[in-house]
Parts: sequence; C-alpha cells; structure tokens
Amino acid sequence: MKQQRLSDRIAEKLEAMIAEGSLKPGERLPAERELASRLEVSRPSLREAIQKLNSKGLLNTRHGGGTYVCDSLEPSFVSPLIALLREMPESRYDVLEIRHALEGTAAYYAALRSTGEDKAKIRRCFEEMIAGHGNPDPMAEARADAAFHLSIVEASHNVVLLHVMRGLFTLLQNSISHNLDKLYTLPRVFEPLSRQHERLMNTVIEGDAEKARQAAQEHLVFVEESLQQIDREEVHKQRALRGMSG
Amino acid sequence: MKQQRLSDRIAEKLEAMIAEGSLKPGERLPAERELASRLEVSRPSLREAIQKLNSKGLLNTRHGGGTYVCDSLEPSFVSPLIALLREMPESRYDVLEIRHALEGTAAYYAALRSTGEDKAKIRRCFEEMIAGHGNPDPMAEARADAAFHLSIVEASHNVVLLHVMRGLFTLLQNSISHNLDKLYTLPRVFEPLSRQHERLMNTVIEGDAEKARQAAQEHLVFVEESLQQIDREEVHKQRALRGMSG
DNA sequence: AGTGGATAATTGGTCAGGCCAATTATTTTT
DNA sequence: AAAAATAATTGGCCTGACCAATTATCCACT
Repeated sequence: MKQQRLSDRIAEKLEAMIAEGSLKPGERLPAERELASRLEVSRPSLREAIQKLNSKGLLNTRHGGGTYVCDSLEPSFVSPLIALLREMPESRYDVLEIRHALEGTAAYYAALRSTGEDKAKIRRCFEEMIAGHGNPDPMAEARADAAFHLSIVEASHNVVLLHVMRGLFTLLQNSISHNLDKLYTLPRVFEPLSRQHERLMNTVIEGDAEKARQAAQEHLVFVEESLQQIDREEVHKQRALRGMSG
Repeated sequence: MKQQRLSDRIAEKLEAMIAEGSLKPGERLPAERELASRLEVSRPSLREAIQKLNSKGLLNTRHGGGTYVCDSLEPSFVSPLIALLREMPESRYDVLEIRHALEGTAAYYAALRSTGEDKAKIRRCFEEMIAGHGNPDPMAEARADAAFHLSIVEASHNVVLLHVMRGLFTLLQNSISHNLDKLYTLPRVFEPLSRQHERLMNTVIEGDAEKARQAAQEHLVFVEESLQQIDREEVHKQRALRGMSG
C-alpha cells in the first residue's frame, strides 16, 4: 500500500530534513532547478511540495530571492473549519447571532427541566466566574464564562444542543478571540455583564422559563453591542496611530 | 504592495467558496483542466493551490477519481453525535428544538439579506420539492426538504449557521430517519406542510423579516406535533400487533 | 580608489502541451 | 442479467520555455 503522491513524498523528505537538522532554521534551500535535479524529480513536483510546506509555515519563499527554512516552527493543530473561520473575523458576529437564538431556548428549557443537581452546578459555575474576575489571564475568564453558559445548556437536557454549543464556544475561544478579552477587563462592560449573568441564573433556578429566555437574549444583545463598540474604538485607535506615524 | 502568488490567490478563493458554502462538503470539484480554464489560470498553478488545500485537509484527491471537498468539516458539531443518536431516537426532538430556534433567525436574516440570486435559488428548491412529491423513495423528499431549508439558511449569509444547520440535517437524515418518511406520505400532513413552506418562502422573498421568523417557527411547531402524533399512532399499532400475537 | 548606476546572471512564478496511470462509464460478451 | 472487455475521464508527472523579481557583477565617473 505504497500509493502516495510524489509531491507528498518530497514534502515529507524535506520536512524530515528540517526536523532532523540537516536543514537549519533560516538556511537557504538550493535553487528549485538544482534541488529538483538533485532529488531526481521534476520542478513542478518539487514546487508542489514546497508550496505545501510553505502553507504549513515551514518554508518561506521570496520571488527571485530564494526559499528559506522558517526561523520559528510552530505547527498549528486546528480543525479545518476553525482554520477556515479564523480568516474571517466577522464570523464572530455570526456565532453571536446563533448564540442569540440558541441560548434563549437553552435557558427556557433549563428553567423547565433543570434538576436540583443542575441548579447547584449552575450556581457553582457562576461563583467561580465571579471569583476569577481580575485574573491576569483574560482567557481564563472567557473559559469560566463559557463554563457557566454551558452549565445552563446542560440543564436544558438537550444533548444535541449541548454539542452544538460546545462547538460554538470552541470556535469563539480557539479561533476568534480577537478583542474578546476586553469584554472582561473594561469595568463599564463587565459590571452589566455580571448583573445579566446573575439574572439569567436566578430566572433559570426559579423555573421561570419565559423570563429566562428573555434574560438570555438581553444578555446576548448586550454582548453583541459591546463587541461592536469595542471594535469601533479599536479602529479609531489604530487610525490615530497611523496619523502619528505619517 | 499586493504581490501574491497566484496559487495562493486560487487557494484562498476556493477556501472562501467552501467557507461561504458555494462548495458543499462532499461535493466534487470540476476536473483540473476545466477548472483551470474556468479560473483562467494554468493547470500547474491550480494544482499547487489544490495541493495546499489538500494538505490542509479541506480537499481530498484520488488519482483518476477526482477532487472532493472534505465532508467531515464539522466533526465538532456532528460526528460524535451520530453514534449516540442511533441509540436514542427520542433525541430527534432535541434536534427539532434546535431547528425551532435556529430556523426562525435564519428566515429572519434571509428576509433582510437575501440577494436576487438567493431568492431565485430558494424558489428553485421549492419547486423541485413540489415536483418531487409522490416520489417512490421517501428519503428523496427528505433531501429536497432539507435543500429547501438550507437554501434559506444560505440566504441568511451566516456561514457558521450554514455549517451548523448542515450538520443537523445530516444528523436527521443520516441517523434518525425513523418515521421521518411518514411526514411526506400522509396527505393530511403533507398539505399543511406544503402551505407552510410556501408561506415561508414568500415572506423571505418579500423581505418581511418578522413574518418570516414567525412562518419558520409555526412550521417547526407543526412538524414537531405531527411527528409526535405519528409516533403515538405507531405505538398503538405495535401494541395492537402484540395483542394479536399474544 | 571608491561610489553609483546600468547590466547580466540567478532564482522563483507561470504557462503550454504531452504522456502515463488510476478510476469510472460504457459497451460487448457470455 | 451478470461479468468482462473497452473507451472516456481524470489526476500524476514530466519537459521546456518565457516572464518577473532579486541579486551579483561590472564599468564609468568622480
């Protein structure tokens, strides 16, 4: 079972040479024509291999300049979909639109179906989130936030919903974290956020389904608007910086 | 200052088409020669792009067979679930709960954002669905139904939503087809269903967001209730059978 | 002799066309 | 109707060429 593309074998070979050390970081590769003849392959096949390693971040190529081994090699292990959406930052708002729709129903059914155990877990997640505020690592707060919301989704006793929401949170944290940290650091944002979380929790625990749905939706509206405002301010800031340098 | 490799631009373009949904998971790409001429590039350049996406895991290519969009783009949303749901058919209602939440917003944004092209496609899917009614294969109708709903999701221009919904439909068709066929064969069910579909389409095309959301939600309520009733009747039937044999 | 700029050589980028090999569709044969 | 042979399609690989960006070289001029 040795069916393999030639360009793949070449890429593997080069990759091995880099890993093993016979091609050092920063070093320049031989010219394509020469390397091709030395490996006894055609130039197009060599090029396909180089382009693959190029998009992997192992090599970088300058027109007319040559091909070099990248200095810092950090392979990225992310699911293809995540990688796809990383390129389109505006898809963060897409995720929020979906959460807007889903968390409302999650809260609704959580209010109707949650057991005592569920409620205890929700409360625990809430308190951990509060306790963790001011953490030097902003991503830790994002994780606590996600855990809180997921505890409510869990209490809705809809397994499919739980999986979908987990996927969405991974998407948010893992790939589109841009500006997400400011949500937890700016006091004028964090305080209303915290009140909304508390209200959401209480309505769920009290079992008031309609109010729970409403609380979830108002929360998401606020998050969405806050992020948009933060983004706008970021644009202004960068514009100001460009103005100074010019 | 925008010097970029042609193969990179091609790869980006294909990637965008996948993300945006005009290239569906599992779909086959045109042959290299044809695609190259259609993009007005040479075959080697196209190949370099394809190889890159290939090593990224977005495409997969079989010698002599063709190049396909990887169909497991949503492992985070679906794959662990398929096995799970086979065991518990009642979680079909979980999926419906989610659709209830999502399709409303999908219709809402589709009404606001759909282009003329989108609307044409929606109408086409609707007509194919009508034309295919009475098909001996009930799953074909289920697919046409899914295609119709997905065309609306597509028109919402929310790429994440599109991927999530595709995952849900594969889930429905692929693993829990139980009793799903009766939805299309019983006239007392199919006729209202058809009217609801038409109303949904019209509200979207007219651009009335709120009415579109409402139409989608009413449709899902009806589907949910119909399935529940069918299930109940099924239980009675089986009970009667057991009674006869005992 | 040193410096600046034109020139040549190197090197990656792209293309055209051809042949081979694996797969898929079609036809023929049994 | 099923199986085998054949044709058409499609990806894999190669040669050779030309263009464009970069780098090295060389020559004129100060």
